[in-house]
Parts: sequence; C-alpha cells; structure tokens
Amino acid sequence: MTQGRPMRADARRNYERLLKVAAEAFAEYGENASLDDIAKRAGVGSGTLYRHFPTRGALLEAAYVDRIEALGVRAGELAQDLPPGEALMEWLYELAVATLQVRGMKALLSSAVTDGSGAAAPPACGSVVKGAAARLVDAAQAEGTLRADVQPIEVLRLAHGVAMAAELAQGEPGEIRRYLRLLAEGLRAG
Amino acid sequence: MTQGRPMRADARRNYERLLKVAAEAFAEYGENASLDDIAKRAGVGSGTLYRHFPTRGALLEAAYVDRIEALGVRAGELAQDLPPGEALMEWLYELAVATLQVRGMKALLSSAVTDGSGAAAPPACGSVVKGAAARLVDAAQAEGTLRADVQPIEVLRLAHGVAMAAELAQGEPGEIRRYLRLLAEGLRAG
DNA sequence: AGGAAAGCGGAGACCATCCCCGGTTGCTGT
DNA sequence: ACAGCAACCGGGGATGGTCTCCGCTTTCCT
Repeated sequence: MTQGRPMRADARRNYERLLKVAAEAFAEYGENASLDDIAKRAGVGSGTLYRHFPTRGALLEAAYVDRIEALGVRAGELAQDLPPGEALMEWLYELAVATLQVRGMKALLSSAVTDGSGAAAPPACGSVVKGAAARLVDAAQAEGTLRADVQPIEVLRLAHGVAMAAELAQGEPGEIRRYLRLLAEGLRAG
Repeated sequence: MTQGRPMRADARRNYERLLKVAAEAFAEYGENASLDDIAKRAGVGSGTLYRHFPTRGALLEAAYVDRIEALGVRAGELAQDLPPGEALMEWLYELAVATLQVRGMKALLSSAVTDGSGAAAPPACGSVVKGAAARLVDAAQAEGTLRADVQPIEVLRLAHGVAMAAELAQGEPGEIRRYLRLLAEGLRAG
C-alpha cells in the first residue's frame, strides 16, 4: 500500500545508515539524543533525516522494531515452555527489563500502550506487543490463574508502571522481579 | 543555618513573584514551561530567576511545597479517621492523584523517591512524603494488614508506578483506584 | 545519452537554557 | 540625612536543539 515504487538506491542507503547510527546514538545518549547529531554522524543532512523520519518517535520506533519483534517471538517461546501463568510473568519481566535497559525504548513502549485517542504517535509496533500480551493473558485466564476481570492492555500498563517503579530504585536490578511478584499477587485469580 | 542575613526587600519581592508565576506556568504548560518566559511574566530578568532557583527542579519544588505539605497533613488526618490499612491506601490514592493532576508534580515526586546516590536534585520535600509514608506503612504493618517485608520507600515507588500506569489510560479517571486496588492485593499480608 | 523526478543537504529561522557583568538598589553606620 | 558598599538586578549573547525550505545532485527509465 505505501509502496508506489521501490526506494531509490541512495535513499535506501541513507535510510539504513540512519537507522544504524540512530540505534547507537539512542543507546549511548538516551531517547533525547540530538537528531541533527545523528544526521551528521550518518553523513547526511538533517533534511534527509526529517524526511525519512518526521518525528523523533518514528525514528525511535524504526530503530527498535527488531527488539520489539524479538519480544513478540519470545512470547511464543515462553507460551510453549511454561505454564500460562508463569509464561505471562516471565514475559512481563523481560518486557520490563527491555523497557529499562534499552534506553529510548521507554518512550516507545509507553506510547504503545497509551489510550491512543489524544496522543501524538500511534506506533505500529504497538500491535506486536499488544498481540503478544493478549495471547499470554488469554491463556492464563483460561487456565484460571489470572483474574478474569483484567484486560491485556491493563496488564501491559501495570508492567510499565512496575518498570518505572524499579527505575526509581536505580542500581537494584532485583527490584524488577520483586515488584513484579507483588503485582502478580494482585493479579492472581481467587 | 542558611540564614546569614534576612533577604533584602527587593529580593524577597522577586522571589515571591517568581513563585506565584511559576506555579501558574507549570500548571498551564506542564513541567517544561519555559523558564525565561516565567521570568518575563514575573517582570524580572532571567538572571534573577536562575540566581534564586539554580535548576528547574529547585523552582518546581519551591512552587509546590505547600501542596506537598498538605499531603503530609492529610496523612495525619487519614491515620486518625481510618484503620491503618485503609488510611494508607487512601493516602496513596491522593498521592497518585496529585502526581497526575498537578502537572509538574510528577518529576518532583519521582525524584523524591529515587535512590539518591546518583541523582541530580535531592529535594527537601522528599522527607515530608517519605515521613508520612513511613508512619502509615508502620501502622499498617503493626496492625497486620500490610505484609511486613516491604519498606515505605518501596510502597511509594509502587504507588508512583501505579500513577504512571494510570496515566497511560488517559481519560479514565477511575483507573487509579482500580490499579491501586490490584496493588493492594499484592501488598496484603498473608 | 539525456531529461524528469526523486532525493539530498545545509543554511537559517526559531526557541530554550544559562552565564556574565555593568549598572542599580536597599541597607547600615555615623 | 547621607555616604558607601554589598547585594542584587536585568537582559544581552553564547550555545545547542528542532525543523523547514529550496537550489542542486543523483538515479532511473527509455
């Protein structure tokens, strides 16, 4: 649908260079890395950057799609290897770790689970995360270990909240697990 | 201790004007309101603003001390009117509401509960919030309705996480209560 | 080869933070 | 009352970020 023509060779080159440099820059300087600086490092003008990625969010998303998709795949693996309740919790853990560890992912994932009506950027990658969550939540609810009155999106939001809480305890890596376990108690069926 | 001399009259005038204007500006534009603009509105130069409040955080804190102290007082009232467990939860609710409602308070409260070692600004008001939380948590633990293995600071962080989670569900005001109730299950003794 | 369209790039407009220092104001002692 | 000296003011300007605009270059197609 968005494919009138294949991209011109130089355009594709620049696009990919930008993506590579952006991922490095976001990792190094966080989600507020200077965009003009990214353009400069990639050896292109800032105009080129803004044409390919109109907003910071668009670039952020494009730079991390593979990481997001890996989370989607991971959901499938966990669903196969663990009982539904445990699979969900382990996946939420890995999601929270990614949220904190990969600098710049926070903003991306957070806008993915925002009630879209008013927001600025509805990232496409949101559907991957939401889809994975929905599958794991449904399975756990069918199994009867997860209370039936919560929606997948709520679970995602709460996991994001847990990640934020853990972030406040900088330097205590075990805190994510600890807080998530407390959340799990609240989500348990019964 | 910080009181070598009383403040000069013009200095005090400017200080208070800035505080008043800053509270308005933060309420209107959020925590990223332009500082130079605040200075202009207050009828002072930007130099004056930066002399009184070296960082954005300092201004934010000064502008909201009264709101924070009101939360401290409220903790006392709730402790008197309700059983400890309920008092804690109601207070956390009001804390979360303040976090979301008063734009600009979020950053302030969040830095208050951060593991201070590396952070930029250790706000004095943090002790008010932490003190209130400690009292309510202790009482609830003594009563036996709150699990004994959580620390007050952890409860604060989790409440902050709940507020963040609720923020993602923009426009659903009941979500704070809902998410807090889930957290409460996880924190319940037993 | 040659022309049209797609794409490039960086100058520059705009806005924010924050320092700096010449000039001004309020306080204090006589 | 008034002189003198801190303390304090104010805004100009350096720095750095975002994002647009448009003349020029590159690619692709025939």
